[in-house]
This record gives sequence, C-alpha cells and structure tokens, in this order.
Amino acid sequence: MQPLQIQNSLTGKKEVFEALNPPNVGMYVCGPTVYSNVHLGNVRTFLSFDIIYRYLEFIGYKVRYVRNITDVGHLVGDADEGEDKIGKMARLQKVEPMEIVQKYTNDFHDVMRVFNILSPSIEPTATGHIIEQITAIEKILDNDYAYEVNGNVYFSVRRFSDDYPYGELSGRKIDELLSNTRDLDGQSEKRDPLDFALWKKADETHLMQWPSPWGMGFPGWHLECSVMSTKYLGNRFDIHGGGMDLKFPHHECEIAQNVAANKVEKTVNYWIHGNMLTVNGRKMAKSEGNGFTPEELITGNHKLLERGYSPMTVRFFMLMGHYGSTLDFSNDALIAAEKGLTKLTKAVETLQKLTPTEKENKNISVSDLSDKCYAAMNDDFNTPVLIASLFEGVKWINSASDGRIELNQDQIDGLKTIYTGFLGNVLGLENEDLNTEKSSGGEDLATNLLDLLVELRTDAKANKDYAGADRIRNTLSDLGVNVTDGKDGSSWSHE
RNA sequence: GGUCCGAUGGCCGAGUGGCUAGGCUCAGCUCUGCAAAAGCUGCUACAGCGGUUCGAAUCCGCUUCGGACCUCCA
Repeated sequence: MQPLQIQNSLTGKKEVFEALNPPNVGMYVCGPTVYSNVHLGNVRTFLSFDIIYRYLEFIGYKVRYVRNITDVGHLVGDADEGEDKIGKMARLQKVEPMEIVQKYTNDFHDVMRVFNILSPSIEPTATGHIIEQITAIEKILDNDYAYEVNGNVYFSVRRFSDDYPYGELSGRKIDELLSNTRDLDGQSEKRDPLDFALWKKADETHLMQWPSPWGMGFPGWHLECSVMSTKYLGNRFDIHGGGMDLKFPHHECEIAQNVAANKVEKTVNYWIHGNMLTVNGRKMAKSEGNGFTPEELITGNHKLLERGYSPMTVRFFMLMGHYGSTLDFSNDALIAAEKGLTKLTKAVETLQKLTPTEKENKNISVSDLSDKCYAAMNDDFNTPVLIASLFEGVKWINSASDGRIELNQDQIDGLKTIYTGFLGNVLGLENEDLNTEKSSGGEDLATNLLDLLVELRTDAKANKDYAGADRIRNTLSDLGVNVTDGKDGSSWSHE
C-alpha cells in the first residue's frame, strides 16, 4: 500500500493515512441540499472528493463512499429560526416538496455525470432516515445533552462542553463564541445562544413533518449527517469530508451529536475540507450572484464568460490547483487549461501509435516518472504536481514520435500504464475527442472522403500546386477538419 | 470586533531552509513550400521592512493588502 499523507483538518497537520480496518476505508462527504441547481463551486468540492475516492481505490483500498442528499431540515437564514429551504421552494413553485427534491437531485446527478464524477457507494437521504434521527435525539436526551421546549429539542452546547471538547475542529472556544453571538432578542426558546436544534416543531401549514415523541415536526440540519454516517460507517470511521464552509458550525455540531449520542470521543480519524472556488478573489456563492451553473459554463452563456468550455476542460482546470487552496476562476485560466489538456490528450493518442525501437533509451526512466506520479498523489492528493509529471512524459512521447529520441516496447508500455492509470483512472480525464470519433463509426463515407481529399492534396503538393493544396486545407479547416503535415505524410483530425 | 488563511514571474498555479515545478502567453530558433503541430532557447518570480542562519520565496517579528469563517452556503 502506498504511504499516503493527508492534511487533517482536525489536527491541522499532514498525517500518514492509516485505515482503521484495511483494506476497507469508510468515507463520508456532505452532499448537496437539493432546493436549487448546483453551481461550479459545489462541483469543485465533489470533484475533490472524487479524486480522493478514485486514488484510494487506485492504490488498493476498498472504499465505502457515502455522500448524502439533504432533502429536509436545512433552514433559510438563521440556523434555528428560518424556513425550510425545500419547503419554501415548494411553496414558491406550488408543488410537493418531494417534487423539488426529485428535480434538483436529478439535476445534481446529471451534473456529476457530465463532469465524470463517480457515484458514491451509498447516497442516503435525510427523509429516509427520520426514524434513525429520532432515535439519536432520544439517546442525546437520555445522556442529558439536550432539552425539550414546546415540541422543540435543542442540543445544549454548554452542558456538552463540560464533559467533552467542543470547537476542536474549527478552533473555536466556547467563551469567544458566546461573546460573538448575535443577540436573538430573547425570543428564542433556547437556553443558550450556542445551542442548536435537533428537532423542530411544525405547525399545520408546514409542508414536511413527521410524528415524533415531541409532536409533529422535522429534524435539524446537522443531525442527518451524524446519523447516516454512523449508520453506514460505524461510530468510528476513516474520512469525513466537505466544503470548508461547513467546518463550522455544521461539522462541529455533527461531532458533538455523535459524541453525545454514543459517548465515543473520537468519531472521525481524518477530516478533509475542500477549499472554495472564487471569482475575482471572492467566494462563488449564490448570495454573491457570482455563481455559474455548469450549463452556463459549457455553453458560454454568462456575462463573465467569453465563450463556453467543455466539461473535461473545467475538470482539468480545477485539478490544476490543489483542493486545499482557493482557486480563482477566469477566462484566461480556462483557456490555458483547455490548451494544456489538448496537448496532454493528443500525446496520449500519439502514444498509442508509437513504434518501438530495439534499444532501451537509457536517458529516460519510465519507472522514475511513475514514482513521481505516486509521490505527488501520496502527498495529500497533489493533483497539480501529478499533472506537471504527466507533462514530462508528453515531451518524451512527442520527441519519440518525431524520431528525436528512441523508446523500446517496455518503455512505451510503461508510459501507457502511467497514462491509463493516472490520467484516466485517478484524474478521470476522458478523451472527449476519442469518444466522439468512436460514436461516429470511423469507417463511414465522410472518413473515406476525407482520406481521399488528403490524398489529392498530397498529390497537389507533389506537383508543387500549393494553391490547390492550400485550398483543400483551408476549406476543410472552415468545416472543422484540421489537416496537418507530419514526417510520415499528412493526416486530418476533426475538432 | 473575534478566529484562521493567503500574498509567487505577463496570466493560472505547485513548492517550502541551499538543487528546473508545470501549464498558458510572449520573443527567437529548428523542422516545413507555407501553416499547424512538435522540439530547443530566452523572459529566472516569490507583497514591503527588519531579524535568525554560512545560506530564506521557504523560519521569526512588524507593516500593507486580500480572503474565509463567526448567520445559510460545497
């Protein structure tokens, strides 16, 4: 097994990854709240964990990857006083809340597929785990870390912090939190402003509600993740991930709930937080109005975009930065990514056609390159460094193709293993060009006609009829077919 | 106001005590009928000011600027 190091948000240190139960790994990632379309910032987080999932599997772990769908209990505005986001949207659109849930869950899945983000092993929903959540609340009440007021149940942070640490993950101290908490004008039933809701009472007009020992109501947002992670991964598991913005209060509350319910102190060994996607240095967020939907990005239909970019370009762009750093989104960066990815994918195509030489090229070590790729990923999933290594191989491939250097069969096979493994399996960058060529058949009329045109042009060149040769090339270029002259004759490619 | 993070060449973006990140752009060269592609070469940067050190972009301090969280957000 590879010596993998992970930046652990809980300790703030880079630590060697040791699975609790190798080769099995349990990983939980907070999924979306399905009340509106996902934007690119959301995509970045799920992409980051897609890479982590893929790499863990790549190096031999068997990962149970749980990523939830939040379909109830996430409130608009102030954590415990607002309206349920999904309920609100249902009211606005005059449909059933579950129609909202279905619509945006579908959208989410479509987007994940477009960006080649793998499905988790289990994708549980909050509404599917109401009973488990009620059970957890009862346990927390039994352990005396929560209290009920008029059909609402609140978690007592002060009471909890007497027995266990609270705020470890986000580096917060109870007293500092208190002094910075907004005054809720005493209209809250909470005994302490730090307390948060485990169960909320619902009146008759509330759309989503369930019976409970405290009356009709619905669960608090933080609870579902506590319950679903422990249900499918156990009281202690390996990795918990999510966006940086969920660190506090969401993840902090999640930990407190688990500890309070099960009295197990350490619930998660490695916390991983993905950083934000920014636009002009500011976090991409719906409230800022700077969010892009994936569709706007692909079509280029957005005021900040000059044109559209393919999903794989966007995926590559995001992987050129490390998941733990903010990443700034701009036209120039996307153009650079597009060109870089094209270079990379073309080299992989070239690699398939390379003719091996007898002698091994002693100046080139494919195994060193392979080691570098592993080392990059072992160092906290450093995709930008991995990509830099992959470009090193691109030079070898192109040089070999041009006859400048030699590569024998073993070296070519070694390179194929690297690119299939790291570019394909780990980074999940599929060659879009190859896919479209496959779908068009390959041996059809157009292919034959193009081959004929290129042959005619070659004849024209042989006869020094350059005007005729250029005419063929220019006309084809206007049709989206590029003709290039190489060492071994001319070839064409379709964009 | 509190907590934390960041500031890297024309752009994006890694790295983190001494050794080339990488991609894109730009200029020159090779190849080529021309072009494209590819290869080679160059532009050699680490916010500012102090300090530690034989040596700092990398450690420490201060300053300036930016961001995130503290309320919903991936």
